[in-house]
Amino acid sequence: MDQASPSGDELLRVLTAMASPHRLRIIAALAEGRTYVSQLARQLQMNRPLLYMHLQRLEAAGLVTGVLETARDGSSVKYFELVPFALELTPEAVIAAVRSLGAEQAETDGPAPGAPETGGSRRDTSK
Amino acid sequence: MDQASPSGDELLRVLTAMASPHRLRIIAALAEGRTYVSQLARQLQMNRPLLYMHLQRLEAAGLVTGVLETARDGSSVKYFELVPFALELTPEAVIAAVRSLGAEQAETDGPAPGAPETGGSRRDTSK
DNA sequence: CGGGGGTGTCAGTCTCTTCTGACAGGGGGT
DNA sequence: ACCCCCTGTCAGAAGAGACTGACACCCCCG
Repeated sequence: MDQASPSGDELLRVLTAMASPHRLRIIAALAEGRTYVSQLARQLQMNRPLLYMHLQRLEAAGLVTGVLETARDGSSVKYFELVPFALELTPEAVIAAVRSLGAEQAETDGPAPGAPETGGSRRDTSK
Repeated sequence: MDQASPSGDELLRVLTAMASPHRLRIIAALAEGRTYVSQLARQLQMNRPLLYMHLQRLEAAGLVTGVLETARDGSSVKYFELVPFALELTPEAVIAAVRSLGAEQAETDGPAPGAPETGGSRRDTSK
């Protein structure tokens, strides 16, 4: 179910999601089986609200899924589970991703007609 | 040249390096051929010092390399080149990486005897 | 000699993320 | 009743990162 070539924004979301030691640890912990929030908080020794935030970020990136299971005894427990993923990080993948990156995109090689000075190397032409 | 299984910190550095739209764009631009800083700054329409910072980050992650080439006419131009990379992002890779992550690491499943309360959910036990 | 292009670096903002403590609840055992 | 374990959310402090303008210097061409 993994997307072979995610959109630029998609890839970016996944990357920012993984770019954190805490979140990597969460993924690793979750890879060994599903757990619920408080339990995981104890395992990783981190604040629950904090863990919550990280989990949401991971979920937004589609790396984990959380379901609120209401046990037969009525107590609610939110179990988180790892979504198996496998994406290959290569220059080609990046190129493809950049193509569909949010908002405007700079040309690879263009004169950029109306574009003003980009560099800051001018001594003081205008001033 | 690609390391099959980078250390935790290594992977983390690469991930944080890629987790930026600007840096992705830089990689994409650099994938089409080497360029020097000012040139690239014009292409991507960004400030040179800013681009510089991003390039350094990418270089620190080992994704690009920069060489200061002194042309025959004496002018110095710093060319940046993309280092071909290919790393697979999977739960297993993350597990392996977390194992060798900097500093302390939380156990996957331990009672943590002397560990105090982690969550902040207590109503007001102490107060 | 005055542009014009290039590199390198710095101090300062400014915005986003991370992190904490506290609060709101829901439900169950003793 | 009290105590325990769980979820969900929030305001605000603290920190890291992104970004800017200006400055230092180099060399060549007219």
